[in-house]
Amino acid sequence: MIDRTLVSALPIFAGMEESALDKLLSNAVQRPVAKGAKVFEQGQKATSFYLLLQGRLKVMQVTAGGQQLIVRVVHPGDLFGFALAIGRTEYPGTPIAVADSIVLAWPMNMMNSFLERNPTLAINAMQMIGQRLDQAHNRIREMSTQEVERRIAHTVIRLAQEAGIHEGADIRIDFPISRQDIAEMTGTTLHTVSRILSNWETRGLVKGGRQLLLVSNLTGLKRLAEHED
Amino acid sequence: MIDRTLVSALPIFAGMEESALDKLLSNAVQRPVAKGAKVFEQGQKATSFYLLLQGRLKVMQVTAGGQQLIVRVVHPGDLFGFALAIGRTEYPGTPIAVADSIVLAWPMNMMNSFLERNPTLAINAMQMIGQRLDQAHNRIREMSTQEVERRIAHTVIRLAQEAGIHEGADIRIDFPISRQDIAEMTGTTLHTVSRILSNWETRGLVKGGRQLLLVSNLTGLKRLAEHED
DNA sequence: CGCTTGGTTGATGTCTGTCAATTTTTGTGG
DNA sequence: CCACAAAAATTGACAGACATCAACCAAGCG
Repeated sequence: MIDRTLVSALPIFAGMEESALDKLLSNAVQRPVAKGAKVFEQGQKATSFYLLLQGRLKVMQVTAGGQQLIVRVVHPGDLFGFALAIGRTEYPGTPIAVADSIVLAWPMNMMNSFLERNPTLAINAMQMIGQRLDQAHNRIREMSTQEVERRIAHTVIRLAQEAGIHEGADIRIDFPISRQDIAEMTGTTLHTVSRILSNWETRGLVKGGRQLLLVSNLTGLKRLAEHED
Repeated sequence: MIDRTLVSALPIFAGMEESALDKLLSNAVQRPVAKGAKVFEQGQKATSFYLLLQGRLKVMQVTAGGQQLIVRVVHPGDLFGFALAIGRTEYPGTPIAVADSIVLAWPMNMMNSFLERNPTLAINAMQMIGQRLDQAHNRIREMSTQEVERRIAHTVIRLAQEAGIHEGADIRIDFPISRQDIAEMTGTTLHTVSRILSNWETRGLVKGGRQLLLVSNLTGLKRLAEHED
């Protein structure tokens, strides 16, 4: 049995009664996922849905043409793999642990019955998905109106806010992330990402390294991202 | 009072009891929207949410830099303007009627109470938003991996499926749509759209015109959209 | 200490956005 | 009902941002 206090503060469970939350947790299974391992694979029948307790995941998709892209990064406290909630029976992507992680899993068929019995949970879930929709629209807007450099700037800022820890004067992205990863998040190539990050480094905006990214000048980066030059 | 039979078949109300649906409808206000008129404007406080009964809307967004894009096309039976469901207090976009339309409006504050009392409705709403999320992800994938011609092909195919009516051997997009509109849906310029559609016309795939689009060869278009050349 | 993975950087080509000019269609007011 | 203006579409010329191709370097790791 998972301790309620571990999860009761999460937005998705906000406003739920303790007994209901306990009931929910009693049906969850805890599972460690080693760095580099997949939680499930794109195209598999969706049998469970998940909550990330600890660690970090990236959700990948491969297109029919074999190209890869990163749909999103899953942070602790995020739900993922709730295919049925969006009317699908198969998982649309593959979550891969980029750091040693722990996930909570529920059988998918529990979802509907639980949502029906807990309207608060249903509303929370709807809002969470809604926020994701909003983020997706932002990304679409960025991709259709902004050139690569600003898209990368936005992505790096987002990462700094969602997964940044202060390290001296810098903000460090708290998981291993490659140029290729950033390219797959912004819809460009690792070459272009590398060039732009190198340029930023000479300008003192960021510090780079192997699977490493530090933001040195967040406001400068924001100016670059927002400003209509 | 709006007649229940007009809306009871809509997916969003699937599984709802008649009495609950009647109660819901008794709080709705019907409102005609003339072609070219806006239902509400981006940035306004979200006071109502809507259902499109008849006609067609395009939802526009303007970026900080003044660029426009079309977030989506609203077809009869679709909900729109449910900002609160996604945790916002202002409308994120502006719906404009591209044909004379009729909408149903509810006060936004009714939403939560109604969802709490109708778990089925909450689940339906969640799934609907989820499907939209899925569509948004598809669009992101297209934008990051495909060149303009294939993106336009996908968009035209989608329009033909969602708003196409057969007209002889052709499929006609059933509302006035300009090259500019298509450009704003695909993240390109009207010039590029014009060039590509002209080319398609010489190849017998589509027929064009002023605010007009007919698909002559859907399978050919699909081959163009799917095929890895 | 070689191999593998990730990163950098240069050269080149091309897609597609920008600028510009022209035509076609539609709507409106005299 | 015609003339004129406004809106939509077409097409060409040109440039620039990025992808692609290619070679080389650095850093973990067995």
